[in-house]
Amino acid sequence: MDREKRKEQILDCAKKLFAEHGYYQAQISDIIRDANIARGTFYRYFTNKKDIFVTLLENFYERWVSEVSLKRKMMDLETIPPEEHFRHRVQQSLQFFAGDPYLSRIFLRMGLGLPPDMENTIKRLENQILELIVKDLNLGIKHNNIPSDIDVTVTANLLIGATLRIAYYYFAEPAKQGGAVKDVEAITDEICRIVLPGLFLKHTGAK
Amino acid sequence: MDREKRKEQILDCAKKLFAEHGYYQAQISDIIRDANIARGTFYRYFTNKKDIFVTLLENFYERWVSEVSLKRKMMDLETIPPEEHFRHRVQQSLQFFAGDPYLSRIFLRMGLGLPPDMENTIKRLENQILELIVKDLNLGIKHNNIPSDIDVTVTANLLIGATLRIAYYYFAEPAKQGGAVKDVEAITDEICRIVLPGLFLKHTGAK
Amino acid sequence: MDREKRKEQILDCAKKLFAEHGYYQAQISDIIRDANIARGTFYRYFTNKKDIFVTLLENFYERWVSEVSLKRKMMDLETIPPEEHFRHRVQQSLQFFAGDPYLSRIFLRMGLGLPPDMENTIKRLENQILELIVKDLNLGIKHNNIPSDIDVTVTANLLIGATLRIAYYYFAEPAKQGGAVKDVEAITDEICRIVLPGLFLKHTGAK
Amino acid sequence: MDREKRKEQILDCAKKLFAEHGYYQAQISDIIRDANIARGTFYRYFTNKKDIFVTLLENFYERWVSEVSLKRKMMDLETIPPEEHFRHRVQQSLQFFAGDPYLSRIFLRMGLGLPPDMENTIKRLENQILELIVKDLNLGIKHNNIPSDIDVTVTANLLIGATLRIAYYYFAEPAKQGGAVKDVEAITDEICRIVLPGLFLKHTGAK
DNA sequence: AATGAATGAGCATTCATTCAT
DNA sequence: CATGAATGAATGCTCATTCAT
Repeated sequence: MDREKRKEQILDCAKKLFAEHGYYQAQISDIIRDANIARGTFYRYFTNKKDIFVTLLENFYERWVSEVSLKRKMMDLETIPPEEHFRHRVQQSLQFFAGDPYLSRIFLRMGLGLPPDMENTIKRLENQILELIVKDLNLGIKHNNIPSDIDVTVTANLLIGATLRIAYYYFAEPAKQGGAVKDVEAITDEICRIVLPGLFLKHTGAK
Repeated sequence: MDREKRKEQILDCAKKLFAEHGYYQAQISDIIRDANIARGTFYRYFTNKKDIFVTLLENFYERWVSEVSLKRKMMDLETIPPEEHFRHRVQQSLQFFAGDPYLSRIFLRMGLGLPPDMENTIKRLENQILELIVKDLNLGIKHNNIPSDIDVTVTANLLIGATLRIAYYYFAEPAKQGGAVKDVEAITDEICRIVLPGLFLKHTGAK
Repeated sequence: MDREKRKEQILDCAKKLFAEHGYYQAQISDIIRDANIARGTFYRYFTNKKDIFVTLLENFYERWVSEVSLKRKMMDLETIPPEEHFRHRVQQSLQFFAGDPYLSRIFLRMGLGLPPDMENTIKRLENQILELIVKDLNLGIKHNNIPSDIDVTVTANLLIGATLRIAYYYFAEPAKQGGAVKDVEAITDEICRIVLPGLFLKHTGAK
Repeated sequence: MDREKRKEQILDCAKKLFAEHGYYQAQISDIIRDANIARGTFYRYFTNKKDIFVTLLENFYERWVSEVSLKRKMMDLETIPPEEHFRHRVQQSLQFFAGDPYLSRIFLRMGLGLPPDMENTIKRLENQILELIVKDLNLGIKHNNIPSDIDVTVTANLLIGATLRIAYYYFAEPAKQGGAVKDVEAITDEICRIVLPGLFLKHTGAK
């Protein structure tokens, strides 16, 4: 268990450094300095640089799956109004990114030219996010809440792009320009206000 | 003029490689191999690696200014309906990114940890895009087309995030998953369909 | 302590190479080959090429201060005849250069165009040597052993030039032309023979 | 003849640059920039970098032969008192170096590690100077003006070292510390004052 | 387990020289 | 003769990884 703790500590230092300097510019030397361990010790916990980066990404991925993806399934579409359902998801996503700004930064500003493993992990997460939203949209269509002739892929990308961008802008940038960090709640409201009218069909009183 | 041509050729090769492998992984050796020039020749045209990358970025920046930013000002808000105005801008932006997939890829997947000059160039372009949209939104509010209580910064980021993401997804990814490359026109319609209703006030018949 | 030993060994190899080929022509590749270490190992001990060269120079400088400059102060001008005093200094200087021919060679044939740090270290040593001699001459003048109307700067330069040249000729040149390496003692005698009569006032019997 | 002029001009620029930055740090690029000629033009006048440097050195060498070495032979040892003879030589040498500070600087601060040709040219000049002085000293001994038991090589090196050092100090250093540039005449007097008494035998009244 | 000295492939950059125009 | 674009061998330095202690 002590070993696990140490590993966590190294991961934390690495996360911070990767978030600040990116994969190539964050060096093993920096990590072991910040983690206060010897060079060789690092390699007792991670096989190589790629490994620690992928570990970080996988953690992020798993957390996303459990905190956003799985939770969403639990929500009962039957009882909750669809707009409220949508709202919850946006809020959950923003909350997730706000919860770990360093990892968000790493994920949201992933550069080109990373080793294939990493690219794959990222692609995997991105695709899963995309698919989840597409599934949601299709569900909305099936339930007659969303018009059946929208392009779900474009729409899903629109929603993802908007959400990630806002998450990056408000939670992952080091020096925030707009003064105080915005409230997740308030941002969620704003997003819904713009997107909901075009996305959901108006429910006429009598159903 | 011949010199200009050669420089262009080197830039083209570099662009492709940066788009594929990113800044750090695209090596001078690759560039000179692809451009079929000697090592020293490269340094006759660019002072260093950073220089060629920044040049690429600046080109992109200038083209954006002239092709999107400037053109937008010319549109007459008085005669064109505001929704149509918005539609044009989205279309222009998508068209711009579609026009140079390589550069778009470089720009849209810019990694962390780049030399400060580059970060600045990127930040500059991003901020200018943001400001332009904010200005547009404020104009819409002033003209009573957009509700005055929206958060313009959140909304602008939403629009940028959505547009860039879609541009990246459809035009800058090397292996397209969804089959044929989508039509700019069609995507524009889709975006407008989702966003317009929530963004613009309904004009009641009697004005 | 082992680390110190290794550093010393690298310095020794570098000294030899710098003495033979000068700063620019002695390459890191040569040093690591002669020192039988890997490229990276060199940079564990010295931050760069300049560093190892300056280290060599500083060593030389410090040794000169302790072996020649400080020792000289200890000599009692009251009890020792001034000519004898002068003789000691010449001998000490020659001994110093003879003691480390490689470093002497580096120091005595320092080329133009070296990085400023090095130039400064050299200038510092040269000036200190000059000042020490000027001080000595002034002391001789005060004690009425040296005529008060000599130009101390010209004289000091004359003595330095003569000494360094002879040191270089007899101790620092790789292929000795004149057969056997001369004895420090004998050379000292010769120098004194030429210079003393013109430098020191004749002490008439009754003082 | 125009060609000769152009060559001279290039040599002048190169001389200045070599004097300032040394052989390795003075680049062809600098020379052609200062000489205001094209890259290729340089190579029409000199086969390579070494060539122009050696040319400079050879010029210096030849000038020394004609201005110092040859002139000295013409002086009649029979009619001129030996001390006066010595004085002339010192003055001539100083004058020579004072006459071309740039070249003096190049010659007097020649670094280690130069291509063999150059080393040879330098050695040749140095040896010739040495030999000339040795010959002079031997002549003095033969004429009974100089004690026969001095070590001519040590003495010659002493004289050369002293003279070159003073020449460098007063004429070849860019920023002179001691205020105004000293007069050749005055320096000569000073040197003679120190060295003559020990070098020359006292001529007793009756010869 | 922990350490940190040693490693060496790899990279950006320089600069004297060539040669087609 | 003059030009200057092109060349590429050579060099200093970096940094992820290994391994003996």
